Amino acid sequence: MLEPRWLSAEQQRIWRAYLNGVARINERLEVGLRPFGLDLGEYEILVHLSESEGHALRMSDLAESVRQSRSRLTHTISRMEVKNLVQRTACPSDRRGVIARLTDHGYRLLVQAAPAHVESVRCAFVDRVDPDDFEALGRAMEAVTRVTD
Amino acid sequence: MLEPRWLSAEQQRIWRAYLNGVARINERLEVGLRPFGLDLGEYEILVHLSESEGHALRMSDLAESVRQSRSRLTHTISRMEVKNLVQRTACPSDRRGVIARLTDHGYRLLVQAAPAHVESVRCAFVDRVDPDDFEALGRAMEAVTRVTD
DNA sequence: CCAATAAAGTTTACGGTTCAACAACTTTGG
DNA sequence: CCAAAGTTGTTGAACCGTAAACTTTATTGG
Repeated sequence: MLEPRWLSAEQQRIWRAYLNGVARINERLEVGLRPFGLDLGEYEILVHLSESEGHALRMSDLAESVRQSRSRLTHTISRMEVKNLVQRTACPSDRRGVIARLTDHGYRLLVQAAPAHVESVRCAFVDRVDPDDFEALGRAMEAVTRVTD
Repeated sequence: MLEPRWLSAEQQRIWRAYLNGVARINERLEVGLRPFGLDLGEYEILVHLSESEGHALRMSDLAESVRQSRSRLTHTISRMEVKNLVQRTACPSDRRGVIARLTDHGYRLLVQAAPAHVESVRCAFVDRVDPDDFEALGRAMEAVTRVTD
């Protein structure tokens, strides 16, 4: 068994600041979306659909782009279908596939919620942080996401 | 209604990198703790108890330090009590209070899990990021957490 | 001193997420 | 061409978190 490589005091401080910060940001964004009857997961689904051709995506592509499991997406989309935000269609090219499409109502809700949400993002995060630090954070997170598995 | 202050393309890129990065980090940490039968929430409870006098804390203090609602903490601690990681005692100075204390078994599990967890934190996050960017990220997250409500 | 208010913790019900199993279809390679 | 393996999406059950109501005890201010 190798000797554990502990974090330095400084690294630990930053790690804990990260945990606290992420929690705070999330909390504020959820609160900001509540008046629209949405949570962050649903909001992201609306965004990714709205940015796709025909406001539609295959379930598995959508699942990947919003980082939800296929199962979770199935449940979430079912609920959103009940709320008439989204509609399911068979995929023409692959008979296993299902396509989720934004309804007009879903699109209008997104258009309505987006300004408030962006304001939340600014006010909880972007506007609080020094621009240089914000850019560094971006580089850091890109490094985290970069595939090196 | 004020004109919405949209994010610049650059800000949006960073914001999305942040969302992806946080998700990845979380995922990897959860996977790393699974072999010990713990999730991140339980792990943090163990850590905060282990750093307190007598390996014990009042429920409400613990709730605040791990950023869980009192209700959630009640549920989590109940489960951990069943697993014999933690024990509940009445608070001597305030009869409303309840004190959660680490059991020997809970402490030993933490000691056992900690090296693997720290390794996860390094390998999912710290070691992937340029040290200057990591420090900047710390400043950013401290700014996010700073009370300015 | 006491009534009103606040704080601590739990409980319950509900809703969302996870996990494993499954059905339907597609791809692969022998 | 076809059997085996892989993908896609769903299902149902178990599990976990949330929110509101509630109990018990402290605190406050009139």
